[in-house]
Amino acid sequence: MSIRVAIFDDNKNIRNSVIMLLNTDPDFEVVGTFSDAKHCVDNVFTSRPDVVLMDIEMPGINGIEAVRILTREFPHVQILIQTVFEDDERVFDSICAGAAGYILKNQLNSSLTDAIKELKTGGSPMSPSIARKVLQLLQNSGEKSRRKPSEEYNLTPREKEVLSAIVNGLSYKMIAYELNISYETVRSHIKKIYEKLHVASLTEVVAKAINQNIV
Amino acid sequence: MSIRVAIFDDNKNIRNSVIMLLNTDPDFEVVGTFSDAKHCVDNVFTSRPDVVLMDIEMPGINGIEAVRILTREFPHVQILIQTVFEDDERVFDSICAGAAGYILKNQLNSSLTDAIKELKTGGSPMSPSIARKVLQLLQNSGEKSRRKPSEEYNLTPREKEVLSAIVNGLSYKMIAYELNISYETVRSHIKKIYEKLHVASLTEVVAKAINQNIV
DNA sequence: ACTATATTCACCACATTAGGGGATAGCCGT
DNA sequence: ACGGCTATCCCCTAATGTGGTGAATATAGT
Repeated sequence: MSIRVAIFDDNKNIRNSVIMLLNTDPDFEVVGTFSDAKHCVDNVFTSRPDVVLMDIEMPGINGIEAVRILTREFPHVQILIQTVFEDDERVFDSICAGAAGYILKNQLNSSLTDAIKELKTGGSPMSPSIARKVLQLLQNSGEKSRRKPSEEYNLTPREKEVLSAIVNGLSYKMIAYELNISYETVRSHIKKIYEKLHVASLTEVVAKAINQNIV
Repeated sequence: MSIRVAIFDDNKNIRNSVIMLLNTDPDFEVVGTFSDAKHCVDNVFTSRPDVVLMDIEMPGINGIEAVRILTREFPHVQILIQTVFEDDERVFDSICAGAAGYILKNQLNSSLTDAIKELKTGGSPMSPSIARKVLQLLQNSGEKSRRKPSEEYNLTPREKEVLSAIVNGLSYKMIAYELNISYETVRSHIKKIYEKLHVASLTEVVAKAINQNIV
C-alpha cells in the first residue's frame, strides 16, 4: 500500500518539485498540496494523509503552530518538518509540538523519499546537524533536571572562591583586593581553573560554572 | 586524513568484526581496542582517537559512566554508543552523559562506517528507532520545563545572535567570522548589549544572559 | 622523610577587550 | 520628508586578560 502524503509549503516551486519527486516512486501518493496552514485541520481531514510535509515559514498560521494543532487532532499522522531553519528555538519548538522528523531543505532530493519511508517504520529522520542539536537540547534538559550533577571538577576551596567572584563579574584586580591576595595569585588560580574546566576564556568559565552550577 | 577510531567492547568477536570492517576503508584507522573501560582515560589519552565506539554492557566500569568521564576529560572526542539496548533509560542516560550518536548493533555493518563519518561532519547518527525515542524524550522534558518569558531587554535579533555567540565562548574575532561582519561591528553590537543589560564586562553579560534565560 | 597539593607571588610578551569618539546606509512609521 | 532605529564600519588609547616559565611556603598523606 502506498504512503499518502500531504504537502504544506508556500513556495510553489518547492511544492511542484516535491510532487514530481514523489511521483517517480510508486510507493508514494500525493493526496494534497497546500500553500498555507489556515485550514490544515480540514485539509488533513479530507485528504487523510499518512505523512504531512510541513514548512515552517508560511503566511497566516505558523508551521510549528500547525504541527501542534495537527498532532492534537490527528495523533496518528506523522509530520515531517522541512525547512531552511536550524536555530535551536525552532527545532526545539517543532519537536515539542509533535513533529516526527526534521530535515533541512538544502539536502532534500536524495533523502526526502528515504525520510518519509523511515517515518512509516517508526523512525525519526533528521538532518545530521539537526540530530546533533537535538542531542544537545536533550543534554541540557537532562542536566538541568538533575540537581546534584554539580560535577566536581576537583576545584580547591580557593579556586571556588575565585570562580565565584568571576561569575559575579569581578575583574582580576577586584578579586585580588577582595581576597587580599596579589593580582598574580588570582591569575594562577584562574589558570588552574581553566585547566580543570577545560576552557580557554573567562566567558566559557562563566557559562560552564552557571550551567553546571558549580557556584 | 584518516579518522582515528578507538573501540571499547567486551565481546572479542564484535571487536574483531568491527576492526575488519573499518580496515576495509582507508578513511579509518583503528588506534586502539579495549575490552573494558577501566583505564579509558589513559587509553584515550595515549591512542588519541577522533571517535570512540562504546559498548554499554561491560565488566568493571559501565559504558555510560565511561562516556561521562571521557566527555569531561576529552570534550573534543566524539563518542558513538553501539549496543543492543534501546530502553528509554539507557538511551537517555547515554545522551546526557555526552554521547554524540547511538546506533543499535543489529544494523551495524552497512551503517557503522557512515555513522562514524557523519560524526566528523558534525552530525549525530542514530538508529531510526533511537531517533524516535530521543524526540519523545525531548517532547516530555519540553512540556515539563516550559521556559518563561524572562525579562526582555529589547535586544535586536542581531544583538541576540552576538550574545548567543558570546555565551558559547566565542571571541570577537570568531564572532565576526561566524556572522560575516567586521570585528568593529561586533564591538558595536556588544557595546549596545552592555548598555541594554547594564553591565560592563563579558563575564557579566554571560552570567546575566544565562541566569535570565535570554539566550 | 618524601611526595603531592594548595596557595602564594613574580616577570615577560602578546592578545583581547573596554571606552571614547564618529560615520554611512537602509528601513519603518507618522 | 523627517526622526528613530538597526546594522554596518572605522580610529585611537587604556585597561584587562592569556600563555609560558619559575618558584617559595605550608600542609597533608603515605
